[in-house]
Amino acid sequence: MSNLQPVRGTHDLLADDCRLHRHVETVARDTSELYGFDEVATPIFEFTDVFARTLGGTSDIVAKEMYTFEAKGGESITLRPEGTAGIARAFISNGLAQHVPLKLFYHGPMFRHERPQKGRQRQFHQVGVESIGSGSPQADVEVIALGYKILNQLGLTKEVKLEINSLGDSESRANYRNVLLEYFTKHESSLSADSKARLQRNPLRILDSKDEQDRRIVSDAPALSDYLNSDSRVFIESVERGLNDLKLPFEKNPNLVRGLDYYCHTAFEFTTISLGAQGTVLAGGRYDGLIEQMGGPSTPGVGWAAGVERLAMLTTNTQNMIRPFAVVPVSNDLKDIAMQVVQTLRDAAIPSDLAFSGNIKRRLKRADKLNARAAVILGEEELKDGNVVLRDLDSGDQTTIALANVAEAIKDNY
RNA sequence: GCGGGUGUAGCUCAGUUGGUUAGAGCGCCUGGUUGUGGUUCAGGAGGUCGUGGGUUCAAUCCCCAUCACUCGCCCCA
Repeated sequence: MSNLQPVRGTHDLLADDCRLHRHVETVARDTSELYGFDEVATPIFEFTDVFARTLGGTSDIVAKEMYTFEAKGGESITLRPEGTAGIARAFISNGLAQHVPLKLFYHGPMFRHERPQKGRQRQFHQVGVESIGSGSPQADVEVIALGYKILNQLGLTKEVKLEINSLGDSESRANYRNVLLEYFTKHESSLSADSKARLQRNPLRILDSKDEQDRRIVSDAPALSDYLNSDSRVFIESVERGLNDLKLPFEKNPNLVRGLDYYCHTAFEFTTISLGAQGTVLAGGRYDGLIEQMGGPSTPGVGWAAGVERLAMLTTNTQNMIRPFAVVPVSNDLKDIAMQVVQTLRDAAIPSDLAFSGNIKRRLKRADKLNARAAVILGEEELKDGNVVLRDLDSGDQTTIALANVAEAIKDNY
């Protein structure tokens, strides 16, 4: 049981993975700032209502995937399964309607009790952005452009494609839902078992079924685009025009739907074929009704979230590790002065390291393993004259320099 | 939640048609005479063969269960 294994669906991020994750996060954060998005952080858990009321009771997330528990005070608490609901709650709690429009970036762990698979864990990490307070299609375009830029910075432009669709406003969607329900009900007997279940909960979901028989039925189904009212149509057309103006390629996918109830109008997904069934890498859409639904002032919004693990798996250009400088005392008698030398280097902001044991051979070997750029070798003879040896570990060249000038010499030469 | 695959040293894997001290490569540690790395040579540490039950004189190998990973479905980032 507690076999010193990590809990199912959780993982330790060791040095290499951690560096890669940090890289993904850093790129996402820096790029978001470039677009004027400020970083915020909301709690990792919220009252269960925050998620239950907003995500939609029909979504699997609410129905069976939330980590919900009763806190000591008796309140029902849930580990956040996604980021948008918490941000919306914070928007209301802090009276941020005063500061609209707001552009926010966030990152952090999310929790979903799903069956683990590659690219799907129970604790996973997301980066995301929310553009709150603007109902303009330009906000949608900006947010998508930002997503593109981040993927581009990560070197994934060739890896992914963008699909978009319009879910319409609530009126269009309700209309369409009825038509669709009628159509699928006529064909109910031919639908897959999964889709029969979806018929009651969320008929839109049948549109992106992978079942072949379902797909045949879907191909003749009424299209959402034919049921958009004029407002909805104008909106999605402006978004498409905006993307074209920025030369951001996309495909229209009339069957693209979103799992969470709060989405309307624009829905978009960046997907890859390299991750098997978990191909969605960055996805989002517009959620004009969300904040009002939570009890706040009617406020439009649009945003997306991206899976850090999935992005990290696609990102091959490993970050260069910083190359430290190794301080190597020739004998153990010099270990104290060696400690002082590393401290001097660190005071000068030079990344440096000192092995605590071993003869010179061992210590150089260790320096090599650290991928050190050069070694500062401390020997009795040189020290008598106040000198040390600086050895370039790539070329093997050695020079003798004054101990007092080590930091400067390193800064000048490397 | 449903169906399939896998599980032997830190890593990648071999192996035993059930038999008493379980192997390789890489990695790790130590040493090759006292001041020099990434090569080489020698030596060494490390495994309750995922875990728990069962069958058997005997199980890492057979059976059952369980856990984890993995592929597809579902869901979604």
